Amino acid sequence: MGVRKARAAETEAALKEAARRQFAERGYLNTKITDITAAAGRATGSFYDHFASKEDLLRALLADMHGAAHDRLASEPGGAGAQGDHPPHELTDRDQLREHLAVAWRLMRDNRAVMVALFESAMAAGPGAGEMWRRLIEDTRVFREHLEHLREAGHPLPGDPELVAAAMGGMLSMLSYALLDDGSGSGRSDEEVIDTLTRLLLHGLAGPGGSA
Amino acid sequence: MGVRKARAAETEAALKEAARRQFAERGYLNTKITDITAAAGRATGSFYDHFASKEDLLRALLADMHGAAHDRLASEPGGAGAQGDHPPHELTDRDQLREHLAVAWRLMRDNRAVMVALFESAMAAGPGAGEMWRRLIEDTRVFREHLEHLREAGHPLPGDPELVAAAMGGMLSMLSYALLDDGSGSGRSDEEVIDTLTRLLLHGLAGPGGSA
DNA sequence: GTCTATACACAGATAGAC
DNA sequence: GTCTATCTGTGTATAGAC
Repeated sequence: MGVRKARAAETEAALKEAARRQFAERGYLNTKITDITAAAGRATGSFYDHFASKEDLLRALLADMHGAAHDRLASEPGGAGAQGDHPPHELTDRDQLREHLAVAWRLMRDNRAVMVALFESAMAAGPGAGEMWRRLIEDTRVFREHLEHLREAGHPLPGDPELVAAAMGGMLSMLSYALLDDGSGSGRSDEEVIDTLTRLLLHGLAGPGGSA
Repeated sequence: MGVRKARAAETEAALKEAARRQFAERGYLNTKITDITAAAGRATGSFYDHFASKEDLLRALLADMHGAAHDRLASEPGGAGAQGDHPPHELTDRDQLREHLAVAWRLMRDNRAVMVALFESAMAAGPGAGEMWRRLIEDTRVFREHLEHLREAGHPLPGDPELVAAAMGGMLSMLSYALLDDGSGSGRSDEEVIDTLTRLLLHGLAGPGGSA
C-alpha cells in the first residue's frame, strides 16, 4: 500500500472514529458533517472524498460492526459460527435467559454510537414508514427463533413469538438508549439492569411461585 | 366572544387539528410548519399569530391532552379524581395489571400524534441530555408507585421499582410507536397486544406454574 | 487526497399590506 | 387576524487550487 493510500485510510479511520464519538455524545441527528470533520481535525470537503453522505457513513459503521461481530464469533471456542442455531436451548432457563440478555446488552453498550445512530435514523424516518417495526422484528430474530422452538416443544408462551420477541427487544433498546449514557446520572450497573430484566422476563411481576 | 375572536379560535383549532394529523402520519421531525398551515388551509404567516414555534405548538397539544384526561377522570363514576392513588391495588392481580396496561395502551393510541411528537422531540435532543431517561421515569410514575406499594407489602420484586417501571414503560412506548400505525401492516389487534403483555409481565416466559 | 471558499436548498421566522 | 412576500440562519454539498 502506497503512502498516499495509507494517508487516505488514516483519514477515513479518523473520520469514522470521530463520528462514533460524536454520535455517542450528541446523537446522530444533532451531529453535523462539520462536527465530524472538525473532531477528526480534517477539512469539511474531505468528508466527501470518503463518504457520500452522513447516511452512507452510518452504513459503513454498521458494516464495520457486523464485520467485527463476525470475526469474534468465528474465533469463539465453541465456534458455532454464523449459523445462529445453538442446539440445546431454553429461554426459560434462568442462566441461559440471563446470558442472552447480557450479550444483547453488552452489544448495545459496546456499539452505543451505532445503536444510537440507527435508532435516531429510523425515528427520523417517521412512523407510517413502518421502519421502526421492521427493524424491531429484524433485530429480535434470535429471540423469536428461540421462542418458536419453545412453542414447538409444547411450552405455553405469553403470545405470538414475533410479538413477544419485539416486546423484549423494545424494552431492551429503549432502556439502553435512555440509560446507557456514559456515566449518565442514574448510576445503575450493567449487572443490576441485566439481573432485573432476567427476573422480570423469567417470572414476571407475580414472582416464581405464582401463588399470589 | 366577538366574531374576530371566534375566527381566530377557529384557525387555531384548525392548525392544531392539522398538526395532529401530520404528526401522526409523517412524524414530528418531518413535519414542517408549512405542512401544517397548508393542511389547515391557512397561510404560512398565520401560524406565528398563534404559536411561537413548532415546539410551542407541541406544548399546547400536550396541555390539551392533559386537560382532556383531567376532565375524563373528574367525570368518572368512582371519581378518585386527580389524586392518583386508587386504594386496593395489586399489580400482581391479572385483571388489574391488564386494566393498567389497557389504559396506558389506549392513551397512547388515542393520542398517537402527541406521543409520537414527544418521542421524536426527546430523541432529537440526543442522548447525553438524559432527556429520554427523565421522561421515561416521569411517564412511569404510576407504575413505580404501585410497585413500591407491593414491595412495602412484602412482595418480592424483580428489582428496583423505578427500574422495573421504566422497563415496562419502555416496552410499551417502543411497541406503541412501532406498531400503532394507522392500519400499518402488522395487523395486530389491541386485545392481542394487551393480552400478550399482561401474560408476559405477570408470569414471564416461564409461565404461571414456575414448574419448568 | 486535502484544503479553502462558496454555491445551494430549505425550514424557520418576520414585515407590512389588507 | 390573515395574507403575500421576503429575509435569515444553518447544514449539505461542490469547485477548484494546491
